[in-house]
Amino acid sequence: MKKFSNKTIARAFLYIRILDDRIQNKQKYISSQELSDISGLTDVQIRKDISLFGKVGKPRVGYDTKELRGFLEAFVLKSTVRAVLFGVGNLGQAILKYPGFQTEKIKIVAAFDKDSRKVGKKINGVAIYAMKDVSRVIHRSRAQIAIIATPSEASQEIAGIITKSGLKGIINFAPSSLVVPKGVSVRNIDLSIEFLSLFYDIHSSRKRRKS
Amino acid sequence: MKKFSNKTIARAFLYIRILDDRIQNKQKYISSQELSDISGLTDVQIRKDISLFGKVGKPRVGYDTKELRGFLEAFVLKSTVRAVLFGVGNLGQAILKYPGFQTEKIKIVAAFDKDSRKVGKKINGVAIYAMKDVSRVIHRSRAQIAIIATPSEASQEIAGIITKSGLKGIINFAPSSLVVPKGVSVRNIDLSIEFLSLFYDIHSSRKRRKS
DNA sequence: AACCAATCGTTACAATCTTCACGATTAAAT
DNA sequence: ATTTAATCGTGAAGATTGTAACGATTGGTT
Ligand SMILES: NC(=O)c1ccc[n+]([C@@H]2O[C@H](COP(=O)([O-])OP(=O)(O)OC[C@H]3O[C@@H](n4cnc5c(N)ncnc54)[C@H](O)[C@@H]3O)[C@@H](O)[C@H]2O)c1
Ligand SMILES: NC(=O)c1ccc[n+]([C@@H]2O[C@H](COP(=O)([O-])OP(=O)(O)OC[C@H]3O[C@@H](n4cnc5c(N)ncnc54)[C@H](O)[C@@H]3O)[C@@H](O)[C@H]2O)c1
Repeated sequence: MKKFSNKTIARAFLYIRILDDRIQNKQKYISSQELSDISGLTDVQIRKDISLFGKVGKPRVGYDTKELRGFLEAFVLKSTVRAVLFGVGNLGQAILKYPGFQTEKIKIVAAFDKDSRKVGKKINGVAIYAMKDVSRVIHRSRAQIAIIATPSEASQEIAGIITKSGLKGIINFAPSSLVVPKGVSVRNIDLSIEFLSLFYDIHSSRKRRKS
Repeated sequence: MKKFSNKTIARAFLYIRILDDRIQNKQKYISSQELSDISGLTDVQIRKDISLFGKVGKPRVGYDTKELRGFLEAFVLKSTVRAVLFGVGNLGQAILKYPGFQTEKIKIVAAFDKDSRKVGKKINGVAIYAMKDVSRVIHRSRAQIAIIATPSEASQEIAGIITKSGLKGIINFAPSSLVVPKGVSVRNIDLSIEFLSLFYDIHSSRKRRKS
């Protein structure tokens, strides 16, 4: 399989989202310039990204919205992403309640918590299981990735449970760095560091480009 | 002021967090190798990052934990980050309840919502105000950055309100790209794209490096 | 005192990512 | 049919980021 960089892939999903919106509005064509205005990226970057996948634009008119969307999806959207969640606390509940994680593209299929008062309940249709059921539930639900929303003290242990269950992708919200076997991908979403580095940004540079 | 890349700065905050932990445990010295094991970054990268700020390590022993922390903080931590939150929904409430955002380093000082049933309440000590009070409250609380946790339809309008109030930094959780005046920095935290691109990762590459 | 082993700091190198410059293409206008 | 202007696609240049190699330093050991 051909390799595209993470950054290109992330932007491709952004293009798809924009295209979905425009298709909804019955817009037939979109130019790299218009995509640039909407996304904040440069038009060249957009054309370059798209051209990595193949030639699909029409000179003088731009890209056919539906065609481009189908084109990009064929490369990046393999199937529905099925995720399980660890830690049904404040953040975990917000995630469970988010409609955007119960779509055809992304679906949270189960949640786990060590707190027995939460086990057995359902949030937004997603059942909360005890930790002893992890392996069974993951296999039965054919989950592909896991979300860690437990306290950071527990995150490494849970990462171990996740990888032992065979999952190859982890989104980690805990402010900790996980050690995982080779072949497992981890995305750390570290909000404190986002806040702090944004603040640094503001104070260090007075002349800045866009986002 | 000297310029360090965003990535270096983000890593510096990570180093500080690790150092805080080690200082708590009375550890006097730490080597780039040990920092590497903990963080998942390479030892070379760590030494390089630190050396950009200056010479502080001791050959043969490593870095003095307290000294290094003080050193890094002097460069990156200007003062407490004071943030305001827009949208006290599922995600917004999780953020308000998070103790990590009520520390000396990061403090959420006010929240806003258009829902009058939420206005007037307090969550974790943070008062929720009506939208008409934005400007006044932002100035009085001397907030420096804003968090957008409203539906994406409202995000652009709110970004306008934020920048009109003089804030120069925005953390945006809505799946939308904001248009902001020059000089304003935006960090988009787009969880759906994180999920999707992680999933792509898993399926495209079978031989991968660490996180 | 001399040596050794661990560790830092730095310069050179490599890889990745973005921007630039410009030719190719095509719809529309005349 | 020719011209024109908008737009795409892309190789080359440039910028940024990460890696490697290795000398410099120093605490401990013999
Ligand atoms: N809430 C936020 O806005 C926010 C922001 C940044 C980072 N985080 C991080 O996200 C994580 C979750 O935050 P939160 O605010 O939801 O915390 P929380 O305390 O509200 O919830 C944690 C949940 O994890 C469960 N849990 C604890 N140990 C467990 C274990 N070993 N196995 C299974 N479940 C376990 C608890 O029962 C609880 O339900 C934390 O690591 C936190 O640092 C949260
Ligand atoms: N919850 C999640 O896990 C999650 C995940 C990814 C992205 N997001 C994004 O984060 C944002 C918030 O998500 P949520 O789940 O908290 O949504 P939510 O619907 O629970 O909360 C939205 C809040 O914003 C308030 N609001 C709406 N319009 C407003 C306006 N014009 N001015 C002020 N306040 C306004 C509402 O009253 C409500 O309290 C959304 O853009 C969502 O797409 C959320």
